[in-house]
Amino acid sequence: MKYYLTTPIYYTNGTPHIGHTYSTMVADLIRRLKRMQGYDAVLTTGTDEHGVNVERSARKAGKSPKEFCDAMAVEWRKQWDRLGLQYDRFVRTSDPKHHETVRWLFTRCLERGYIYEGFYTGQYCVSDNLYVNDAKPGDPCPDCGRPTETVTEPNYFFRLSAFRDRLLDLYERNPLLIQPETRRNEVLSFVRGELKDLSITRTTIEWGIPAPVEGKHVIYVWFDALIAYLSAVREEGYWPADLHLIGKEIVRFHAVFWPAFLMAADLPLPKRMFAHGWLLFEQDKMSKSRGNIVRPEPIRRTLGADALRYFLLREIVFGQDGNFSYDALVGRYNADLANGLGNLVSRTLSMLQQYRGGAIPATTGDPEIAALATNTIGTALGCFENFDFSRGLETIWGLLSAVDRLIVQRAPWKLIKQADPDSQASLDATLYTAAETLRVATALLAPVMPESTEKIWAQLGMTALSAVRLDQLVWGGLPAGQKIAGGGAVFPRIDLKEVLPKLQALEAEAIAEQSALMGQAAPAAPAEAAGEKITIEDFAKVDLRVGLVLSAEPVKGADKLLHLKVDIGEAEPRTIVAGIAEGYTPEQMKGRKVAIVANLQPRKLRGILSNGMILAASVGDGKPVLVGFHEEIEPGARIK
RNA sequence: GGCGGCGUAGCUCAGUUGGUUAGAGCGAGGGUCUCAUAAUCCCUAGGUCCGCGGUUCGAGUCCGCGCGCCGCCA
Repeated sequence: MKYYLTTPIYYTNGTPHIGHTYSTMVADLIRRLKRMQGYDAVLTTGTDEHGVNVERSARKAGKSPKEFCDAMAVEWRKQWDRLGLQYDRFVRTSDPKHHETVRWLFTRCLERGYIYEGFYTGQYCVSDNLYVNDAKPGDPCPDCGRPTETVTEPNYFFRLSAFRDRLLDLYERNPLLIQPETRRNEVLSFVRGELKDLSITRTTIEWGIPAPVEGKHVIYVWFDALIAYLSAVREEGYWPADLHLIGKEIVRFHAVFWPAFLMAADLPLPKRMFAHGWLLFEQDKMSKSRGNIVRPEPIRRTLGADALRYFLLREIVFGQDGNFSYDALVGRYNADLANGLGNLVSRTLSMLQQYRGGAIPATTGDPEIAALATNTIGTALGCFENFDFSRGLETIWGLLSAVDRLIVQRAPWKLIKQADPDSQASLDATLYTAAETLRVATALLAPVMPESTEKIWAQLGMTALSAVRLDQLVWGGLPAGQKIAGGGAVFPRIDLKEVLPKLQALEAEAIAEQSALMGQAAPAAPAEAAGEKITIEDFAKVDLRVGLVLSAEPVKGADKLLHLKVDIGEAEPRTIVAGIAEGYTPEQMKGRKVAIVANLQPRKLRGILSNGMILAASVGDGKPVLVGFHEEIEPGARIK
């Protein structure tokens, strides 16, 4: 039985961060799971390389788009390999084979009357590769806020409007096609409205797939990219996909456009797609501008890839947004992996070694735990099948903790001192129960934590974990007399205070690497690196001044920003855009004395050049509290 | 503005078709054992289940209104 699944085809405008890693880790997990259930599971990932953004980034890096993408593709593969993420096909949208498939599919749609020629004039967001409906010239993109560009060009259009009923019918017949439910509802309400035809070619770009028509038409990046799922396996019989794993921001492309393209070409449709949520960093959206993008490599090098996998799957309900923080990551690690699973392994192996010479006793184990384990196998696999990973893991930990309880109850360290046969039998049963539970749990966890489970498996004296068939996993498989191998702690406890500086140093390294690849200067390391001391000279570089707010007004389209004019004793008042609107109204700001960083590099915010920064404390809920003065003070006075 | 979702212990969340004293994990406090990674195990949470009104013998669980968050669309 084949099982074909895909990750998104990642846009190569940067290197992988933890969000991309999340998608790919889950895909890797499902691939491993399906293989351990006897499926011929094939995973496609890859890079989406066309479009204006890549063209621009390449130029900035002083490379041709092709050279730039070659380097990027190498980088993406390298990162996945380092993280132990396995895939079967890595498709690049610049591959000739992919080009051929796209042109073939385009032609099929054209011949069947679903692509036609027309003219398009509208607002286009270069950054998102999206047309903005009903926008006027100069309007900002509703997604990213950057200004849209007016485009008029001859285009080929895809007749999306013709598929409304067929799509609704498709959703109706396949309730599990789009998951989770909330995404499905969004899609339904979108399609129930009016579907407009899609412009699917450009004449203004160079870097893309030439459309198989007269003239200089290049195929629109989304039409191109989706087809990568097909072109990766076209001749091999794996299509249609059993599962597209995607992020919630690309649901529409996958749930509406993609099936329509395939129907237009009369090709089989994907069976299921699951949209996961976003990872927030300590409640905030991760973004380049906030500088809070978390990268996987520092985590891998400190806690290991498995710790990250476990955390993401256990802590976050798959499909919902989730919070990422180092605190939570280390907390989970210590509580569940070190104190939980890891400790149970050590105490079990140690007792087997000391009390039974390292051999598995010949017995059957505790019937209650055996029943619970049998139950757990079914429940956990059922949860995994429904992508309910957090609950599946919770169930497995329920079993582990039952064994911890059993051990305390039976107290093997007391039984060993009793010579009577009952005590000895009880000791055997307890040790067997613990070891057999570990065998079962380790097998179930193998897809989730491939590296660590391999170690535990070996410590239990077994081999070939990945060959275990989970669909045949039953209690009692541990052979009597098997010699355990033992070994060191699989999940040593971690002290957040020790690890955090390491993580931050590695973060800085990762950012520098990414910048080098992108051909950009590395951003200055943030001065706030925890606990790091600065010299008085460092501090003297900051020109802090007293400022008097002359005027304040809201910034259109930004609910956190205020546009201020501030007198700091210079000839002209400074223009400063400050993110304090959640804590202060414009009225409250007028006439107020504030502390200003006067020599900060000017920066454009929402189209306004901000020349300086206002100091404010930021507390848990994010509302700013301004630094102020209790005594009279003249604007322009230096603060030091 | 339209549609949809959410608001439960300090934190993250469960709460089935409305039914006895509203639950779990983590954190915190106390205790215990010693096989184990200062781990395990046991005890401890008195929470207006966002607010108000309604249906009902009975509502966190259904209905209406309001407040606050969020998503999709316009």
